[in-house]
Amino acid sequence: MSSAAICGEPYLFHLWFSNGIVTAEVVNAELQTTFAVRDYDLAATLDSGQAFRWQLREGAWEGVIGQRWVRLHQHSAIAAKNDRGARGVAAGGHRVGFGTIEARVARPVSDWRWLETCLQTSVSLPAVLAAFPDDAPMRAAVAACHGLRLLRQDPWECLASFLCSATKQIVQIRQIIALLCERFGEAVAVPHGHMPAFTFPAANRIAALTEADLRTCKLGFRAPHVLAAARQVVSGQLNLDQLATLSTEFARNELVKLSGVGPKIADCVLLFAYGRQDAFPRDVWVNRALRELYFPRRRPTPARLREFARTHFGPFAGFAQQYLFHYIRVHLRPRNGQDHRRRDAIS
DNA sequence: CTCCAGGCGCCTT
DNA sequence: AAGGCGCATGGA
Repeated sequence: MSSAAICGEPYLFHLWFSNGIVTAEVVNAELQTTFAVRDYDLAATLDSGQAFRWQLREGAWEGVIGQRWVRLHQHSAIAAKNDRGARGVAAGGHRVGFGTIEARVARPVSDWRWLETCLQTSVSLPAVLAAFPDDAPMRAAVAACHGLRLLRQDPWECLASFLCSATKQIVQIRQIIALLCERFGEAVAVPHGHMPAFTFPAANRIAALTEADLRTCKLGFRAPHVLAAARQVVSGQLNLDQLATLSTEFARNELVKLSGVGPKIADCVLLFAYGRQDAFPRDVWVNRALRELYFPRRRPTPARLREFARTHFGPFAGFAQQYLFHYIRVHLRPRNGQDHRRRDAIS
């Protein structure tokens, strides 16, 4: 039996050749779909250090989710008019609150929930922002990064990725993960003529490698951590599915048992993969944001800073953390001369 | 050359 | 509890 597919709009026709009989069925599978979104800044979201595999190419964001290659393109009414890309800013400086995200894949799909889940397009941002503390730093961060969202990522990919993140710049993390995928992931279907794309290597694939294999991907001292985590997942000693059933505190306790996973990486996984929005990863940037924005020239003790982070930001603390991270990293503190992204606050 | 990068683990006060 | 240091690697 063989099959051929002819893509039309909006339906896909599958032709089946079997025992000399040709049958055709119309299935509701498509190569593309459109999400209507409000308060969604796709570029900021995909480029805010929570995921490391999205690449901007010819105005669209390309990535791999699970086994699927995806290209995303955001349209907003204002952006189309003044060519400011997906991050439209209306006259007067207010970001447009609506628009669409067009998604294209390489093989037809009939169910787009996987993408809706990843992008969290059903989340109402105003409800989240309304729960943020009403103070000057949060207002500034929200004004500067309006539309920034949290993604929902695969737990294994998220855990392995952040195990690679220790003492690395984001560009370096991206490079390490790209190497891991090229060398040890599986090729996925891409549009004709497109450069190849790969899955993130599954835990059982990594578990079968050696530390030296991983070091060829420039993991350095992180290699044994990634290897050990993969082997614990394969052995069942770490059950990533079961973590979803635990309280945030218990799940965190399980994660920090892993070599190379401390409170920061554990909270990244809890926030970005398990949707625990009370998790509040504190890295050097967020600590800097907390000190400079909330304790200017006051030098809080680490215990005080920890207590503040734990109590100040409310039920969506993790969301607030992402705003602070993106705000101080992109809008307040360019780190080197080639990064001229500093701009005045949106007035 | 130096210093630092979405940390962690282990050591010492 | 708080601070120091090594760990690979690459870029400024």
